[in-house]
Amino acid sequence: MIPRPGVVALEADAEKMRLYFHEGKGHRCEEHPFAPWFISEEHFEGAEELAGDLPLRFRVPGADLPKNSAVCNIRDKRSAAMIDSGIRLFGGMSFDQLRRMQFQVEANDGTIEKICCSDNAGWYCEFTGGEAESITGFMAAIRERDPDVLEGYDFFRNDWEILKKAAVRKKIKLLCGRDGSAVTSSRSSVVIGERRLSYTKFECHGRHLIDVFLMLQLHDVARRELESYDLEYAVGFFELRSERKVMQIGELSALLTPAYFYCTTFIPGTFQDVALRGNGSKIDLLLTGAYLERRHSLPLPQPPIFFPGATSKAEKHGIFAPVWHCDVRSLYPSILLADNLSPAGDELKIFPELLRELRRKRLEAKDKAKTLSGTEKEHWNAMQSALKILINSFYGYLGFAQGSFNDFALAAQVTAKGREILALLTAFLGEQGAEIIEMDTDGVYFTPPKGAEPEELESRIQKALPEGIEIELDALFPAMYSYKAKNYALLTAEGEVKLTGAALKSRGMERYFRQTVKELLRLRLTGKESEIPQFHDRCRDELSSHQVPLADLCKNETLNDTPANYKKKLEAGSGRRSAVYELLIKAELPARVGDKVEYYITGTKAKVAVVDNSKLLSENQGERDENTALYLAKLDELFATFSE
DNA sequence: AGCTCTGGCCGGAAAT
DNA sequence: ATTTCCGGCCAG
Repeated sequence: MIPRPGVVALEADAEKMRLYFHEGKGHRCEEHPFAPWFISEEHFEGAEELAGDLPLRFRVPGADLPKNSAVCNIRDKRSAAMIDSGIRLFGGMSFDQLRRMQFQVEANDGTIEKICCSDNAGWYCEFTGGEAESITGFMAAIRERDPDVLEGYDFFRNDWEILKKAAVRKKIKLLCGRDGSAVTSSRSSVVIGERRLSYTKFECHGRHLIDVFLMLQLHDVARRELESYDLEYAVGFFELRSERKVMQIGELSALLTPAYFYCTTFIPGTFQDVALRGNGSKIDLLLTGAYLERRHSLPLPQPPIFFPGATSKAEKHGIFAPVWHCDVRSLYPSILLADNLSPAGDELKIFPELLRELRRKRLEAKDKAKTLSGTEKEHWNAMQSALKILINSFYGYLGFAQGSFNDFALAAQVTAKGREILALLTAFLGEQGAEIIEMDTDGVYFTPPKGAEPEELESRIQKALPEGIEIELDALFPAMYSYKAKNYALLTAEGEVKLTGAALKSRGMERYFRQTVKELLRLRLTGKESEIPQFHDRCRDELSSHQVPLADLCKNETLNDTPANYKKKLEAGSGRRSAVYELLIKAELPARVGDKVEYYITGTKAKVAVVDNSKLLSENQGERDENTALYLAKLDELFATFSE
């Protein structure tokens, strides 16, 4: 194993691998021998037999994958070369040492008018003067500035496509690679929460292409706080300071990509891959990489079997005060580590070893973040948050259909143990005289026993739980409203109302009703219930007199499909009619997966079929044709639901 | 080509 | 008119 710090890119082909390092303002390239391989279940000419008796036990030299034979998930030559050499990217580097260049193509009817570029050294440039001139200027800038990373906003679906077409038209090649090669493209897809987005993946030799638009959506899967994925909206949301769009892209990227940068330092994959691949497949890379480094055979993924998950339940409904919250610190990883559990195929027991190592790394990073300041603090914070996500995905990996080491029985064992621990926790609290209100997976909200002290109660709960399971009585709230499982509102000590759950704060919900629910619950949580009727009347007036902005009455939906595909599904008899798609088709508006669509309901009767009585907000010309009867009925229903 | 998991609530279309 | 089913969104 050769530890090589400072490798900013690695490329591999059928004969060799190339390592790229910074040197002065440019780079230095090293060539090393490399022979590609694949891991197969079947013996092929020249295959090496790996240790152990697991099914994938032949390491076959060659670059061409065989058909009709099970092979290991690692198929990328760069990953293979990293596993062979032990090299990982960005070793010993911090994020700000990365050379990042942003660009944006401005086009009119597909014709390039301008290409704007900037980089993280503060450089800015515009290329104009016709398509060919713009592109050649842009390519020259890439050669001169020699970035490791090219960043853009939705550039896989827009800028790169425009560049590609223009390059064909002008008969020039997009020579952006560090070896002077042209960019390549292929169909790919990325999973963003419950959506799968197909896109054309562009690749550039020796550089990493990062689409900040995708980074933003990935970020929001966990946070769920953005109302739009427009750059303009993101700039406001994150309070970015740059004026120019390209610089905003760079600023946003600096917020969203450091976690992936640090992951790349220990995962055998490129920055571009690490940024877009899911956590399950990243863990798979780590595990299979560790096995192949040791020249050990690999198991095959087992077909999925359903397994039960966590307990979640609202025991009580209504207003409670005060309310405390207690939870188990990283429940699933703790269960895995407490009993040193490993999946069935893991002969070398790498799974628990890796999990323990990543946890150790994370605690170290957290400590460093605490003692340091400025960019160093940010660096270690990004590191620890990247590790947290990965650590939490170990359990999910066990149930991952494509995971080489998946083990559904073990996944079931982990969740069963989790349910047991939560039951112990709630039973103990009950015995102490606490009233359990709401519980979910690893935590519980309860009204404290009479005269209880948080710290003292915390240590007593801790003693009632098994070894290796740490609890935290981490929050005290003046009041709580429990609606249903996974749906509640909390009043914080600072007087803020925090909503949790789709029923209370779904982004699909009309903004006006979201605000109304929050205000209504604020009144209830602060003991101002007598003001509710007044508030209700005021809302009715606002709706009746059309004072509510139309945008606030719109439903918001994110497209998980294209209108064309929706149509196809309907014609094929699968799928059902849906207002958003019908509206888009009727309006002949181009729409892509991930687009957010706003529409409101028209008509005059409170009971109408939405699919035939709605209108896109974008089609509204200022007229007020919303279905006031329906919105009033919705309002009354909302007050009825949340007032008792 | 690539995809972590299950549990839960809601609204609206389709089925009854 | 009522029930069932599904897609969308969210919790952890």
